Amino acid sequence: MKKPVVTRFAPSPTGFLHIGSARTALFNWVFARKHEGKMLLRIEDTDRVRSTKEATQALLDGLSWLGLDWDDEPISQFSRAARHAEIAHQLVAAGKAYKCYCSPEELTEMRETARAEGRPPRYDGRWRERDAGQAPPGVAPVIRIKAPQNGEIIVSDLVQGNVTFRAQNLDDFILLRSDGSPTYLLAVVVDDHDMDITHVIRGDDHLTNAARQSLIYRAMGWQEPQMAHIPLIHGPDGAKLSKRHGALGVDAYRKMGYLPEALRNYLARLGWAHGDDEYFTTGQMVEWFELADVNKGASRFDFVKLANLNGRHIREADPEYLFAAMRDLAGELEREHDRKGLVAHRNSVISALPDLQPRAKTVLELIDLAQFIYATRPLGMDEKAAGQLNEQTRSMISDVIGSLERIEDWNAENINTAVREFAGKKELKLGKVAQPLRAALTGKTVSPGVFEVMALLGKTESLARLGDQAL
RNA sequence: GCUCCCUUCGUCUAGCGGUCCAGGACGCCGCCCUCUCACGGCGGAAACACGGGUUCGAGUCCCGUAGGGAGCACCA
Repeated sequence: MKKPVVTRFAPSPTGFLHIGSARTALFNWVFARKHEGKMLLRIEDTDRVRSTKEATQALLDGLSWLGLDWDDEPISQFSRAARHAEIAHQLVAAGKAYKCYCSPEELTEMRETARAEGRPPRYDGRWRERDAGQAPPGVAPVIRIKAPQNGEIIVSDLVQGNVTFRAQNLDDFILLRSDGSPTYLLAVVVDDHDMDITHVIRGDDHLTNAARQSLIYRAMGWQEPQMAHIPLIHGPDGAKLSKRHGALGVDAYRKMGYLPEALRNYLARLGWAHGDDEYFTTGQMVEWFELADVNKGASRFDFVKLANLNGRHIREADPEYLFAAMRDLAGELEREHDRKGLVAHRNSVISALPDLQPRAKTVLELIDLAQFIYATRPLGMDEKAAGQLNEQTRSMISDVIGSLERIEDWNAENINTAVREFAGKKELKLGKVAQPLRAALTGKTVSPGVFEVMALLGKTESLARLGDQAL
């Protein structure tokens, strides 16, 4: 019987869920779901200064919004410090690790001479075989692993393939600091082991750590989990993702009006492909996902493509769902006028949405497009709309009102017929009539079809808005 | 500097030795639809980093060069 898959997402609480971490979380989640396993959450909160309760909560909120749920209770790495230390001491007792009494000054000196001689800066193992009896008085030691001095360490990685490191390039790194706290390398291994993690899926910035961590597994005689180091995301200029390009928290994407399903879709497409499929649901993603199909190279973050994908998800989305997203976003952005307008005209907005959806790439744009519905008379005109209205078009509007008033069954089709008849009689192209009407009805030059707009607004409101601009 | 990884249109990618004068998507350009803007449809420009091998045959395998990235802490 195969062991059930257990993955983990192990972020440090920096105050928000970074977009790159979000993708790592997504891959862990998809993989676990695909194999009907678990995704555990471990908060790497050993840095006590940064690890506030709020920062952790922000992380959980980000995951929840993205729709990535986790199994069991999140584990605090810090809370396991005693267990980490226990393992370090066990390793010393077993002769697989040792105490080192070097002072920070000695280490700095070691690094500097190594660098000067063109060697990699690494610890020279001077306490490796020395007796503890020679320890200088009053110095608290660190515990270092006794790393093999020759041979190869092969990290067999589901994404990167077999990556070989020469043992001589790895030094006796520290497991336990002189204050008794564990280093990251130790903590991760012990936690992953204790949590029964079967697959470690993380950013490839950890690839060299994998070799070091492998040493700890060996020393303990523990079975190593499967490794999968996924490539990082770069900014549009190919450099590391920075604040300037897209290294934002997922909350920032929410505020820009992206849908979580679109973000999942886009993030998955960055470095992973299933043939030529570009647009897919999360269910398909779970069905199709294979670590073997993850690319090795980093990819650049492209907002334009994200927007395109978001537009497609908006087009396919259910109006009720989108309405909720619009209302919530208006609330979050403290756009009270929009929030109230949306809520007050809920039904009109929902029935207008099928006309709005193909025109929007973000939820923000959806809100802007819906504004004409709850705009109050007399409507404000944007610059271009104002340009549509002059003496001539205003008097035309009053003529149109006459034709429209006679419509008994107020629907788009009848309005269409009436306006076309009017244009025909006046020998005007439809556009010459429709554009000024649009301006008067919506205050903008861009909107769904004017007939649909009038049908949506109702006869009374439509005629009143037209009347406001008529001469 | 050292270690490791990467390199197909501007970008994301398909390609797993012949079916590739390299396919899709975004973006861009043109046309169509059309009351505006979108959506949609049709068409177009646009790439195997370079140099050596291996092979009957290389985008696909190997080596080198160049370029890019990541990692080298008593950080995580």
